[in-house]
Amino acid sequence: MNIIEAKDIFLNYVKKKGLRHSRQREQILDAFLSSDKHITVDDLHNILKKKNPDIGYATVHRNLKLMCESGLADEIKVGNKKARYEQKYGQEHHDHLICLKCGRFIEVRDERIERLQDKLAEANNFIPQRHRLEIYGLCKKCK
Amino acid sequence: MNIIEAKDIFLNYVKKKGLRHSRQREQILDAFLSSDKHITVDDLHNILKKKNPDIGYATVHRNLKLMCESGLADEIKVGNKKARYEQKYGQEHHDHLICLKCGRFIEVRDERIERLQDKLAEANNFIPQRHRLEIYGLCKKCK
DNA sequence: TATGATATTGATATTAATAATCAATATTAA
DNA sequence: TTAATATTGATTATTAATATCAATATCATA
Repeated sequence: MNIIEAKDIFLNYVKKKGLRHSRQREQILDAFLSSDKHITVDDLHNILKKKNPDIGYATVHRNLKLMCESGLADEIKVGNKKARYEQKYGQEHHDHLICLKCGRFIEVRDERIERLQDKLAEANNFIPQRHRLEIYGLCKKCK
Repeated sequence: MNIIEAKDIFLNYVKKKGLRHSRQREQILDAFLSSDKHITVDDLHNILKKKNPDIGYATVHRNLKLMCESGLADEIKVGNKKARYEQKYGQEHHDHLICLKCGRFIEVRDERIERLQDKLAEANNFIPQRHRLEIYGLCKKCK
């Protein structure tokens, strides 16, 4: 994945919507794009505070939402836990194996499942837009 | 599905855990078992208040959680919306098509997807315990 | 470059869902 | 019948997400 390209996508989206550029916006974008997977607003806020102690939680939250809107990020909500965000641009859609013991997210993808899901929707006269498949269990470290 | 049988499962679970029987517990159980699919705590509370105006929200909430524990009910959380509960005992596992416009839940099941999911987990050295597949889009009425 | 319209920020308040608390009461085993 | 304790229902606390708002920053245009 090309970070420059991803940044352009977002900055163009911002401009197209008549929104503005800001120092914080760029810092949050950079930090997110070089972050690990499945990060919470808190995680990202903590990383950012090291470089810019004045940056606010609300600003990080708002900009993560905006990144989701732009197609750059994806939100994952599990139960009543804090939302987590992962990079989406240039990544293929994938599902998650979620370990009930250590909480680890493992990304997986199966073409056949993807195809069968579309067929399943179609068979029910349903137009699928997106889906979410999560398999809960024990990862190899915890089993 | 046999309601008597389902009731027994729950009442035995309650006894086995050293918990007690109560009028409210039984009323909530009965109301849940004769309720429609995908009901919220509020929905069930409102139904129950008609028969017993004194029954409290917290009691309904607690007992729905207990029914989940006993294997009788299943909780469905979508985003930050209110949790919904559906009957699980005697029902086959199924997935959901969720309409983004009208909010309808359509229950679906595909054996091939079920099998492929298990294989996918296995291939990742992961022991699956349960899964959740939700396909979001537009139902036939809304498309 | 200066200006003015307005988007952004950061602190805080609000909302909403869920779960915890607790005194009064109900249940149950002995 | 009694004693131990689980349950109830009203209320409060907790948590995460989002809205609010005054101060400030951005940026198109004069």
